[in-house]
Amino acid sequence: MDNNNLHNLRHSLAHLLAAAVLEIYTDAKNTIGPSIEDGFYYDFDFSSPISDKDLPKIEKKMRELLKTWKEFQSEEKTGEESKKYFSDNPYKLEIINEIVEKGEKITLYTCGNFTDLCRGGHLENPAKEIDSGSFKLDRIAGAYWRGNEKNKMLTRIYGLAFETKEELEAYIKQREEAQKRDHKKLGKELGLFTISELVGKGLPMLMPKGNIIKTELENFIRKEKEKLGYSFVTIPHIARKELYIKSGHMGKYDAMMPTMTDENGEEFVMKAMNCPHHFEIYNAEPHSYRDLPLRIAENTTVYRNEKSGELAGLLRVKNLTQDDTHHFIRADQIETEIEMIFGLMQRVYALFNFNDYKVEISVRDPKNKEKYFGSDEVWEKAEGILINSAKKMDLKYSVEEGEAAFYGPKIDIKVKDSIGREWQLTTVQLDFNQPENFEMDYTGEDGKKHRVVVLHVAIFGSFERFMGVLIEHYAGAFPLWLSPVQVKVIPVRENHNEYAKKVFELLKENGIRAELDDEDKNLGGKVRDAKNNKIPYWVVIGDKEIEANKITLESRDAGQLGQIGKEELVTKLLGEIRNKK
RNA sequence: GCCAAAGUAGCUCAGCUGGUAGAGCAACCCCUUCGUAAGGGGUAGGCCGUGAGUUCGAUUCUCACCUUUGGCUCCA
Repeated sequence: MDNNNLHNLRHSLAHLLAAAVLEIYTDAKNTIGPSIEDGFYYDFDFSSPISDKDLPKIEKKMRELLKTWKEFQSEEKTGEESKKYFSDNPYKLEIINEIVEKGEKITLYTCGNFTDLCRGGHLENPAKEIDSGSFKLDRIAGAYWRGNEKNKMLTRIYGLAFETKEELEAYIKQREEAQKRDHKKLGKELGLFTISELVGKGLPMLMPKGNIIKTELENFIRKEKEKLGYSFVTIPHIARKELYIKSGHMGKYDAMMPTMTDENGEEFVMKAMNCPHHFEIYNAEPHSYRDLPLRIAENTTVYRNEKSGELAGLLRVKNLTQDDTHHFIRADQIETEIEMIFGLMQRVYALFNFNDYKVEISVRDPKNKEKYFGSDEVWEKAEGILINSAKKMDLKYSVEEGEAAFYGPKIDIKVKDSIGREWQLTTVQLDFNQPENFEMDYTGEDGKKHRVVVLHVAIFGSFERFMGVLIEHYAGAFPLWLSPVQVKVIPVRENHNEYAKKVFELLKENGIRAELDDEDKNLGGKVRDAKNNKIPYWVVIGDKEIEANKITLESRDAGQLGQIGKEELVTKLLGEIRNKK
């Protein structure tokens, strides 16, 4: 069965779902129901709410009806005829009107006793072609009519569907496996972060082990950026509201920025972005063309009010620490600067073995130009530059209309989490407009003032989000250099504790993150703890090791490595840490 | 924000149709001194998410709120 057939199978099941629902809930209104990545869904307007407890009975009805679904028949109808047919279904009427407006054909598809407005794409004989064990109603969710939150909320029923029962079962199993690497679950098990109800939702706190990972990431990206000539700064986390009025953020993102008023009635805003502060740093002194590119960087936290229903562990939060940079450059430096940034990005991704990411170039929505600052000419030029750079670097990319920032187009990198949701990491935004708002100039070779061009760049995006993605990417088994505990020292019996402690202290002195497990437990239990905590190395110390004045080294990934000397151990670990193994 | 589900010990969970709660792991104490994924025994640990209501009596039923999880792009 090819992709098209799988699509037809899923789409046919969407019809079957609608038929089953309408049989059981006679006053429900069916709206739309496409096939999706792992199955299908259908949106309904129910007169009274249903819950996932109702799914089994709907599923049963589907299997019952399936036996009678022997043929899909299509019929072309006029607008009037079809409106008459769907006269009590306002959703279908709305769709029919749109089709009429576009001047397209209207077709009705019938199978069994169920007829639906549809453009086609079904199996010829569902009863024969669908294995009744190969689909399963999965979950229920709210979904706005046409995805617009101003519209009525409908009830969406999701189903999973594959060609065979075996494929369905394999998919469900794989999904369960993926959920085991959920960063929220692992974050708790490994003691990386916590969210307190009292502190507030969407405000995760990093515990000591999680903070080690964040610190390592921060140090790493700082060093990489310093090598490329970035200058690091520190800015306050609040600012007068006027700053954000000048930048244009206030008025567009008011709801997103927490505000406070001081005793004199002056309004302050918690920063939801760092650009205006960095612009004021740029403007604090005059610049020559010789100074450019000037790259201002900071790992700093921003605060954003998110819709409460959208918060998710570390991936979507109210406080996020960005590896933010602003590049102040001349117009003739744009392309080389972007190439440099992508070079950095690719080195970083390679280090983490991130091979599976998507590049999206976000441009203006051509139908809603008034949402953006700046002239058509500037926008077209900026968008063209980004697309050219992507082409030049041989990146596979897609163009997303309407996803640009209000001040300019951008390139975003997205990765998937363990259950397939996409999250933005790196962002590169080209900005010709904020330099105007903030009158950011440099003196050119000609002695005259020129406007700078600004690039807003974050490689990791947010450290919290990047950590969340990394936890799932590694399933909690971090490479040595990122591991909160790099090596565990395990004495076999109590009378080996003293020697073990010496080894432990030697490791600490050398800056290696070690733990000593001198508890009254048997060796099996201690090894089990080390493995459960996904610690990359542990050393075992017993009579044999003390006699040889060595240690036995074992690795999470490579198993038994045999006896080696203490100094040799330190040299080996330090070498691997330095090489970011 | 909206739709749905969930919230019982630090963690994972049990608790039938209302009679104020139990297990395993973790913690602590004692015994054990052990060579690669749990040695044995004991102790302590709970406002059953919060607040109201029904009831002689609520972890259990009703309502509200809080928090968590999944969904709200994929167009008949």
